[in-house]
Amino acid sequence: MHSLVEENYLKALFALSKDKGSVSVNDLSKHLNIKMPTVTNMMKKMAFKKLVHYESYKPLILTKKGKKEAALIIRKHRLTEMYLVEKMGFGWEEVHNIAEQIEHIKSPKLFAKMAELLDYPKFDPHGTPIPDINGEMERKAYNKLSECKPGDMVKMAAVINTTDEFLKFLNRREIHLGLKIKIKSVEPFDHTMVVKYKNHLEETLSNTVCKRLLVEKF
Amino acid sequence: MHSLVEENYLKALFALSKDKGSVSVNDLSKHLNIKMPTVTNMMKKMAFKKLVHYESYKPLILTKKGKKEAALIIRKHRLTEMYLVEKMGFGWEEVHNIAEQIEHIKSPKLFAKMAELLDYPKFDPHGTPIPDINGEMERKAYNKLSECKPGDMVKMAAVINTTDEFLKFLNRREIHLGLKIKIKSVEPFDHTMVVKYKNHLEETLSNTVCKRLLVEKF
DNA sequence: GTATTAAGTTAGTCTTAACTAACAAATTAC
DNA sequence: GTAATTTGTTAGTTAAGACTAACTTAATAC
Repeated sequence: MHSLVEENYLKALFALSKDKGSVSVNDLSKHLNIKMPTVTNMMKKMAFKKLVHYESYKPLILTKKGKKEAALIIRKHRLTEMYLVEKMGFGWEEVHNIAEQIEHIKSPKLFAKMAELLDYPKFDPHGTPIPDINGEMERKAYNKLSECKPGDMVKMAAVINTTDEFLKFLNRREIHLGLKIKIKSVEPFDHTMVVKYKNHLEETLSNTVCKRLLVEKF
Repeated sequence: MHSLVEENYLKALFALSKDKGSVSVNDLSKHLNIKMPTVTNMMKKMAFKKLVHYESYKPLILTKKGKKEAALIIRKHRLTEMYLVEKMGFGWEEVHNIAEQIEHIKSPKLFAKMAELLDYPKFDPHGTPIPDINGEMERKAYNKLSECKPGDMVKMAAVINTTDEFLKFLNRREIHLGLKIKIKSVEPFDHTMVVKYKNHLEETLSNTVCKRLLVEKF
């Protein structure tokens, strides 16, 4: 099996390569807060283990094996978050750090049990898909709230680029998954949106915020 | 905070010093499967951190601080075991390895929540006491089954020196915590006991087994 | 009470995963 | 298209935590 450290590199590679498919040593270094030479060394080691394709001065690309292993760690992370929220009563914003640790636990049974108790969920409490036991994940076509038009009725489906700060912001405004939101108007100048939901009849959300909220139209 | 490795040394020291109050380098070395020179080195490091009293060629004794920190790790271990059994439906014999890993998770909140959901238990599923948040534990005066007399009615309260093998042995005979047992007779020669419980009307238990079963008389 | 054995220590090595300093390649700037 | 900047690599160091080999102290044997 892989060390906790390797698992973190895998996870970071997976997360960073979501868009471009590849990652630079520099990106990875910044994301993990680890200096570049260390990252280079680690990439060589992980290339030897066939987890990543590595060539000097070329972008880093996860191998199929690496991608699968990363997905399985992410599966453990998201199942844990889900379990903590649904079964233990934790708040949305408290679970990340705990899951960050529990994701490294070696016990297929533990995570199988969580999945079972949660009824084999396909999405975590942040609305992000949970990879299945084979590392495959379902992907629903979500829209960014920022791309919706006035008059649209949408349902909160996921949050991207989450930070503690951001989750607290959402909590303060009582914005949570599943929430139905109506778009009242969009300011053409800075794309600020005025929306309505529950007992918030006129809430203003900056474009920065709207770009981070994924919604389902209906 | 302490490293995972130090935590394991603390736990081992605590466990081994239960009877004598002190532990030899050799005992610790065997128990952890780590060679003696490594243990010596680690003891010096931990002495510097005021976790253990160390002097060359003298037995190892946990400091008050060391004892407390060990108890807190054991608290996390036992709460986890209890949680896995009671809330997730794991079997008695499956939980040790998982708890061995989860006990190192840094999240007071997680364990506080487990304790809350379990209604602040004082004993774990093996019947052993769970230290409280200050590292103190309740100790009930249990008797070894081997010390009971024919005619005694007892209730299974704890198991000591548990191993996988032993737990499986108990499972096979349907011996579990809370079980009421009546002692029918004791063989004076080798102290083998014949006992009765549930639908086992005449089960024979060796002295080796009886010495490992703690019971409450009633 | 010396000899033998067991337990403990010292010194030096290894691996993992981090670091800095210095250099090399690639990119961007103009 | 060369200079400056950014990115990446090489080489060498460090700390933690393991190891072996060799030596010393303590315990036990008779």
